[in-house]
Amino acid sequence: MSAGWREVRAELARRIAARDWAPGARMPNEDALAGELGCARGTVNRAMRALAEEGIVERRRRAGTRVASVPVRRAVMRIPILRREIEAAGAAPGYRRLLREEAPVPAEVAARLGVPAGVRLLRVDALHLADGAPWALERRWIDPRAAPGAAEEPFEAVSANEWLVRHVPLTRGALSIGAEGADAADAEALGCAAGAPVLTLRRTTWGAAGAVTDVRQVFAPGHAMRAEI
Amino acid sequence: MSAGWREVRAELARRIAARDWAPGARMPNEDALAGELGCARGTVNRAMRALAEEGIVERRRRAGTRVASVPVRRAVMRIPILRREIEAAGAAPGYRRLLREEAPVPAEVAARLGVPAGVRLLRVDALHLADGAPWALERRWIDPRAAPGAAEEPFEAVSANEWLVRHVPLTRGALSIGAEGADAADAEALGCAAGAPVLTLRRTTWGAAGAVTDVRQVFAPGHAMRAEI
DNA sequence: CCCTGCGATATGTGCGCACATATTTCCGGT
DNA sequence: ACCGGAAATATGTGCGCACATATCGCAGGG
Repeated sequence: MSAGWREVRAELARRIAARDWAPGARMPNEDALAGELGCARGTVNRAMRALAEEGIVERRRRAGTRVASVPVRRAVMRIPILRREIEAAGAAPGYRRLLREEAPVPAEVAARLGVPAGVRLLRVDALHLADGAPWALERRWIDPRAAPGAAEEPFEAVSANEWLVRHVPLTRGALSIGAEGADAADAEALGCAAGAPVLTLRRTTWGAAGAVTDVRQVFAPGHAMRAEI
Repeated sequence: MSAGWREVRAELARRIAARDWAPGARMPNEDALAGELGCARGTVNRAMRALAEEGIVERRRRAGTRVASVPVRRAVMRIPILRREIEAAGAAPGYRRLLREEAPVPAEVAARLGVPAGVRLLRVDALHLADGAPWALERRWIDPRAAPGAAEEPFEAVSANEWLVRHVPLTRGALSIGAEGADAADAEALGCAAGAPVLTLRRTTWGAAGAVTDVRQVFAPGHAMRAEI
């Protein structure tokens, strides 16, 4: 009868799909299901936890497990460093640092990083290339106080992202993906028309010592991000 | 000494951050860590599994566990039905079905759905509104053979997505996010200028009986998708 | 020298038990 | 009727054991 938590999960998912338990309804408890399915409670627990992670059911102690009334699909998006992404696309990655300077942060970036506006941080602009063609332009601000060693790093050979990921333990990040018209600098770097619709990704990353970096990446026109559900 | 898998996970994450084990290096096996940390192997297993899900370590049977040499950040993006997303933004959701017809699928969509080009499927266009203002336009194709009941549903009151999520067990999905210039239909529906940069989301969803639906959602200019890492 | 098969090893998973923890429910006191 | 606390209950988690499974590496045969 029993045969692994994946099978239990599949059976429970099947019953939910078949409306054996209506959305919002409470499911039998772990003991009951274990008895019925002929496996240990731990196995049912594992299966239920998996369903909960997928957003198919909602669990609360003592309150039991309910079928989610409106399942929220969670898409997992892999965000590799750009070099890897370019390699994965079958192209030869290239990297060109365009700018490295210490400058006062704009208010908008300061707000995201949680530092006083106008404080002087490290700014690194760079272009990522695929087979020599522009792939993405990034404008990055780094707080050297939260990224020890960054102040001495030229970021000429390795991209800032790659350097940070290897040298600074990062704990948390927030990102937002939007569509913008390429501004003059974007257009020149990416070799497209000004105003062309481009995918932009803004990411702020924190380490143990607070916000480490804020970056705006602009991808060449036509680029799309993919994910699986 | 022992105190839960979360603590074990935190301790392992700390050591990785501190470079106790270099990126790419092999970590001690579960038995050894369990002995050292004074807990059961199962607890170490749980902690390691969590780290693996986060992309911090890579695990393979027999080969052991290694610190990821280039940690791949996985962003988990919640993709609620649009109505929920609009509610979460603090606006009153609205929905207007624009079109419902049976028509031959374009080749591009047919390819994604894995059906012969030109087969007649159900097409549903709709506009989602937030406080009465256009939020997103969706153009959807539904294969009624994989979505029993869809052929009889008018999709006038409930959005196709919401209906599908409630009535068809969906197993798998693929999505891609890009930036495009609004075409004439987009511009009219969203009330923006033609050519304005808009975020577009294409999603194909499969159920047990094959591809169920393919949708292109175009968001009003300025919209951004957010995620946490 | 190469190829194959077998054993060793690390992770994957199940089981039964126990206790922890969060909530709900209910009962008794005011 | 209201309120507070105790009891019941469902999930969360740990432990120790066992066996399953994948795969690395070595030994032996061709």
